[in-house]
Amino acid sequence: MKNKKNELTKNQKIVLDFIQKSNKPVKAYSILSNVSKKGLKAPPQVYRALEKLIEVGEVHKIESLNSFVACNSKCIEPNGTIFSICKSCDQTTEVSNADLAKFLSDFKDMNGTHFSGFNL
Amino acid sequence: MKNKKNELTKNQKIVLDFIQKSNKPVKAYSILSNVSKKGLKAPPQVYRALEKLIEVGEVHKIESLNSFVACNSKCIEPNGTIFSICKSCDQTTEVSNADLAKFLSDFKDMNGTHFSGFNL
DNA sequence: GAATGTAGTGTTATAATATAACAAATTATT
DNA sequence: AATAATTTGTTATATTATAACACTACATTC
Repeated sequence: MKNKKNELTKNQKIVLDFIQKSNKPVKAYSILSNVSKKGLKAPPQVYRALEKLIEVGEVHKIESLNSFVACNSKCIEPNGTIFSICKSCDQTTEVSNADLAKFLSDFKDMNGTHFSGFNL
Repeated sequence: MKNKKNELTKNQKIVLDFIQKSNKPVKAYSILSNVSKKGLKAPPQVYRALEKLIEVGEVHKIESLNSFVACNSKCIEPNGTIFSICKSCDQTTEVSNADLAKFLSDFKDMNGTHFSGFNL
């Protein structure tokens, strides 16, 4: 059966808690070494938690940094989120913006075809 | 001294040629195995060529796929390029668009700060 | 409350992606 | 030719991510 309460599990809470406290994108193996004292000792435990946290929208993966950051916009505009990433320190700012969502959903490619199902 | 003719080197040409013929994003180790008959036998040779090709704008890295694709827009709008990526087959469409460039350069974050120096 | 099913967890091993470090060869400049 | 700089070749290793399987905990059904 499904998790009736729709709650995060123990490992998911541990990983999310660490990411949220970090206030910037963190790498999977950095998460691992920082939560090892809480019992997560191998990569799959971290990656499984991350997969779920991304799925439920609590975490974003910053692909260009191979890093993970807590969602701070509640993904109010789930198709209108971009990240501004400092080239020196990798600090990021999440920008969730209705204008961007509208721009992208209105966007057509050279053939006049609308995009759909953005993963931003 | 700098390369007077501003030409690509042998390895860079080999790698670019393969990427262009592929017509879709290709992974570094796939490039490696496909150009090994031309003499490139180790990852650094491919990654060095890729680094240069990206620098001169001939190739883009698709971070979410860990893959590389030839630029097909001549980067006429270097700050207004996005990729539409098929979730089934990973075929991509490069979209270089002045409207997008303008939208992004006009974009302000929650503090009213303009972005700058996009890496898209 | 024992049997069954499922989600979650733990663990080992390994796959896939990328770079450091250094040596040798090539090419350009003096 | 001697020098300097770039490019290439090579080995080893670092970093990021997943496969596979065993075990645990807990809920549901009988």
